[in-house]
Amino acid sequence: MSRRRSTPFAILGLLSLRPMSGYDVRKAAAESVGHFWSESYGQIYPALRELSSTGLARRRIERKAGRPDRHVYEITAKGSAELRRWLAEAPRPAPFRSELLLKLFFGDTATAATETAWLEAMLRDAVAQLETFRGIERRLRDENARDPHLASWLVTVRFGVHRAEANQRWAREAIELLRPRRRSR
Amino acid sequence: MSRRRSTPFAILGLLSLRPMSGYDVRKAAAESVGHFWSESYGQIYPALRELSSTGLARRRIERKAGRPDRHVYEITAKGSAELRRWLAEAPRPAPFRSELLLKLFFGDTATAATETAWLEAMLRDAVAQLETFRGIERRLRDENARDPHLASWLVTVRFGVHRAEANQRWAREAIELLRPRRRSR
DNA sequence: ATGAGCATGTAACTGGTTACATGATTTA
DNA sequence: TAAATCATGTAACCAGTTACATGCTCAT
Repeated sequence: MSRRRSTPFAILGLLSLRPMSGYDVRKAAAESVGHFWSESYGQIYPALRELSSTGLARRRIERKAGRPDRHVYEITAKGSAELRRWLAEAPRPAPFRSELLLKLFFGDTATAATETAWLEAMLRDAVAQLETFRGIERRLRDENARDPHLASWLVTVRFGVHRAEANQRWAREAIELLRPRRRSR
Repeated sequence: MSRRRSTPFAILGLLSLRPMSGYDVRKAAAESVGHFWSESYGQIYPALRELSSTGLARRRIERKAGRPDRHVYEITAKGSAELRRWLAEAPRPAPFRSELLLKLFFGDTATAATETAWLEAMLRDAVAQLETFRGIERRLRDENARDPHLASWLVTVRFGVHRAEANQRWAREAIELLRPRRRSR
């Protein structure tokens, strides 16, 4: 069986939280889970069809006058079972590829100024992100204090926190390393 | 002009260090740069052709009796200019997608044991990586003390160090968070 | 009036990996 | 003698994004 494609399962996971339309999935994949996962419509709609044609989800159509129908998908018992099976499989490691590092690697004193500007932007970004994640963490601890999902959710936010901190430290250090130093004549 | 595809430039960057064959590129992209960039043969060979057909690199064939020809590519002046131009363009941000986080997010107390095993593996991994990066850093500082590329190279290794440290901290914390705690009855 | 949000979906493209074909030489 | 390394390359596949088509409603 060993599936490779994770998209349908990612969506199934979202459906396990609550029934959703393709549009909702898109939003969820751009907000909560969006910090470490994303899906585009080109993936979502075909995947939802697939899910319902294999019986892992069922579709219900909500009609409201004067606006487009909502195709709401709900996870089935079979779907939950498949999701659990998938969750138990070891995750494939995320291939890491950074154009920024690549460019820094090939850079030299001539390009240092431009690079420093990128790093400064990145630093600002990391600072903002850190704040966001800390905010999410606080809300989670307050509002979901006794939710059985709390630990799982905290784990993922904490990842964001550590990553943002690391990026911040690194950016500062990198800016320092690239600072032009007068050379001994 | 604004190119999107970075592969040919990544290769051009490698050629700027020294002339290489496709085979060499593969190795470089699995060693030094391999920590933040990778290329497969299916990308490399066509890209090298493209590079030489557009005059950014030139090919020379090395023959040695009893073994396959080496097609060695060397960057041209035009190639260096193009590379510099590309290096000055802002890098596209790397989309981040983690199946691990996704699975952790959808997990619960029932899956915590399996997840902890993954996190422990990850922790071991991060520890090993940290050692590797620190090793590279040391060698770099020793052997390339006065190389004009030193700063650029250090910057990228330091990224690895900070990332590995963050992963380590996070993994420990996550294991702790997932530890089953007896609930008040 | 303009644009954002709601809501469906698809076709074309892109960037990439995997698996294969081929075959000699060196090392364990 | 088996396996790794050297060395070229391609065809098939895969996962994913982008851009488009369509059209109503609500807030500014």
